[in-house]
Amino acid sequence: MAEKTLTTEQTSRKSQFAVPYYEISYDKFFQFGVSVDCVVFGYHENRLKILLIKRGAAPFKGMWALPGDLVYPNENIDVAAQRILRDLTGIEQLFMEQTQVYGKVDRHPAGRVITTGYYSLIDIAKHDPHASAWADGVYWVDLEAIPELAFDHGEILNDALKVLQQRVRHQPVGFELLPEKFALADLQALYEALLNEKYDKANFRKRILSMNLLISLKENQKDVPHRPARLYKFDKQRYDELRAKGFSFEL
Amino acid sequence: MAEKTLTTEQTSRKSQFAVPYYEISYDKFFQFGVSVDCVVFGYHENRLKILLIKRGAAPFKGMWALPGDLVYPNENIDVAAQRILRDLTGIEQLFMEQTQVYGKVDRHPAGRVITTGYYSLIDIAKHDPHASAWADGVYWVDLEAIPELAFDHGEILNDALKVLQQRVRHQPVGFELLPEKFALADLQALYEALLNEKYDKANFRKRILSMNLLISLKENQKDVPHRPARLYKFDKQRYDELRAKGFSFEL
DNA sequence: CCAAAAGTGTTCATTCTACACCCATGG
DNA sequence: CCATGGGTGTAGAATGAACACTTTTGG
Repeated sequence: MAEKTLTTEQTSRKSQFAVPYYEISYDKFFQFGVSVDCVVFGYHENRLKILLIKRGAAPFKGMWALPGDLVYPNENIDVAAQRILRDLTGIEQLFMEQTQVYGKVDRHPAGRVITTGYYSLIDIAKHDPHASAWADGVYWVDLEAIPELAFDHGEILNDALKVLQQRVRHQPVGFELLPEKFALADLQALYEALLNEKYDKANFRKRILSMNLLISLKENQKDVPHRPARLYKFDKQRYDELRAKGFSFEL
Repeated sequence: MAEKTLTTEQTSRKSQFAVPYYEISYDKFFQFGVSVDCVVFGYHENRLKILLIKRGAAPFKGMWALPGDLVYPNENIDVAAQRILRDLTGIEQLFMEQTQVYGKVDRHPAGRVITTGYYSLIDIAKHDPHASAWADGVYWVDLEAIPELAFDHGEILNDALKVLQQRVRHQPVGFELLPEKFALADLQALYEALLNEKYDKANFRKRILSMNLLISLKENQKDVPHRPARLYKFDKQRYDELRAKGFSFEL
């Protein structure tokens, strides 16, 4: 097995940037396609939703899938991830985080493509997704009603959901899903939807408020048929300060 | 920008598995090299150590680096990760987990190579690493004394350390670093080394033992110049049972 | 004045923290 | 019998769960 002597950092003589370090041909190593697939979570009326596309091209034409695209050889992969979501949602700076890499040989029926899963959280009310060149259509699909997905996208989605549930317990990511100004009951409902649990109202507010991560606005809900709730916003600055001191958000 | 119409799942006509779905050439997308880099943590005499190699080939010849290798076009990436560590340590089934993908365009001086970071935990006493075709040498390096590393390996290492610290709080991964039989004081020292903290002996044992994840062996330490400690082992079976019921390990 | 949800206070149980103390072994 | 670390008990503080209660709005 002569190839065993290759190390990560040796290279192809043919790649775009190639430098011929050795006389052996490394071309065969440089045949991978790289893609990004995005799991975009949105939240609306107490339901967690996912952004799915209807595929407009083979393979799996007509099937539901996650929005994703091949990465250009001269494009950073996190830039590619941002590009995909910008095309779909029009948002420029989006919270996006990797979940993991999917690198099985046979995951793509038409070639060796490894993909990186990203997840993202957005406030549905703020952004109206529009099908671009991408696909026949883009839709918010309720988490409870996810259809069968193309490729290994079902697995990617499940993994992203697990990561989200994990993260939301230990980091204040949940605020990304809410409008900037929200009531404590909204926040509670969001957590209950994300984690499939029920919390006591009084205890929930005490926990959250005791962290001092919310700024109480001098503004209330409007047009509700009951006592209007006080609105809050997330104090990102304070969170960054606290975290620098070793504070860790829990539940 | 005609390329905008490509989707993730369209493909190269030239790749090994190619099927010509379109008349456009996608070859340029299939030029990536894919590699795996491993951050192997070991623990010995209260010190956390990392397995590093001394590079035997350009680029960065003679420099310290993480063990890593290119993935074969017909090889799953997690298999590649296992292969690399098997070559270095001789261990077959190793606990390995992804940290993240590094996909910057210029991260590799000689071509477009995206790499996946993996981290792994092993009991140093159990395995003696040997330099294979890999490198001029393989060494355990104290975490406090990590030299400058080739490529972006410094970043990969730092990220892996953060992931480890995160994981060790919420999942019982720490046991992988200890011998099968260990004393509670060993476990405490491990956690203190991993997290840079100090715990009260009495409270630490109460917390750990109350989880019922340790099996108390009928065996004590030998040849210590003080009262010998009771030895324990991790009850993986019980942990799996508990986790299935929604139990979550904390600290 | 009623419904509905916002918002608060109190009690009791549980868990956490600090610290003092006893125990077993080798030298 | 002493030094060394193993191992345990307890009191008080802090936190968390349950639940009843008051408040404010629209209709």
